[in-house]
Amino acid sequence: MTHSPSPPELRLENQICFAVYSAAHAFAQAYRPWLEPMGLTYPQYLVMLLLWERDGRSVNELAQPLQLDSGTLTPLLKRMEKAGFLTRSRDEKDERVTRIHLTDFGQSLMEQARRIPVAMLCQSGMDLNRLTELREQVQDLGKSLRQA
Amino acid sequence: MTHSPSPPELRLENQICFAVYSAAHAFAQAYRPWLEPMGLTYPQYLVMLLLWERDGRSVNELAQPLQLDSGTLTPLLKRMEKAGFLTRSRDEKDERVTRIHLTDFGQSLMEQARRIPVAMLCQSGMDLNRLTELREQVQDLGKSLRQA
DNA sequence: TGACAATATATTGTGCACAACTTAATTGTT
DNA sequence: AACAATTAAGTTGTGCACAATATATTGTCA
Repeated sequence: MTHSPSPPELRLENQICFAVYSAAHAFAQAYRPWLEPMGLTYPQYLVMLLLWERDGRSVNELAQPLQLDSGTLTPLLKRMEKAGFLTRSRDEKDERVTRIHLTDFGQSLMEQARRIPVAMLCQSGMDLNRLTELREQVQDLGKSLRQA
Repeated sequence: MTHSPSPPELRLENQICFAVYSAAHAFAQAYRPWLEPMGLTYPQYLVMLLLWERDGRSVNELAQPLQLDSGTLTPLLKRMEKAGFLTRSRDEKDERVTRIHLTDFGQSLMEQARRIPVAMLCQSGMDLNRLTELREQVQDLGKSLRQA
């Protein structure tokens, strides 16, 4: 007897999960040339985006929008502190929380980062409207998966 | 002087890269309840999909469709070998290549896996047509990013 | 007030992901 | 045949990602 051939719904190229997984890695690679000169990794860049928008967040106020836990963030933030992007200090009102503040250096990187979005838009090979629509659909998809 | 506020194109919620990154993690989490009973992680499941479709692949014939390198695959395949899903053996014609073959156990898991795609379709909250179209757009996006 | 639950972060251990490098086998050229 | 170039895997080191657990602070309520 021979093996049953794998059905189409089990083929790698038909998996939306893999398309998303693979695109996520492609993004991280595509960002690399812009982030490496700044000394940032891709997840660290995501943290910087949040801090540029609002500084002095707690670990939780980073964890929630990023959908990450302290097990991931704590060592990441320690590396970023060591690299001089930010400082970690105890909140005076509530000694449980750690507050994250950008250093002047970390703050100053925003100017360089401003050029990245346009560059990535070009590399995406899509126009802004299509990309925005795609983003919304992917956000919806993520939301559905998370709450199920 | 005060800090310049971060421009909209640098906000986390407007990044398509983050939407994709976040959805990828959400997928891995959503697959967990189905994969854990089989003893598979999500990346291991991707390898199984390829082997169910065609057994006896070389490491490279896994690496290419997955867009992974041997630095990732070799230890992953060793773990899968240890767990009894597959075997790793030298190709007799070309002693450089390692051939990966499913064990009977590994082959047999396909029956359980057959139920996964429908379950995930439900969790996605989208119909098949919309999901297929979305997959194609995400695949295109990944392709653009990789070649630029 | 004094136990106890809740909250916030940190720690530990495992498994990806990838750059950079190494090792070994094959191919191509002369 | 000799040997450089190529190819295929494997190794090493760093940085995520997350489950499970630990620690410490704050809130609650009997």
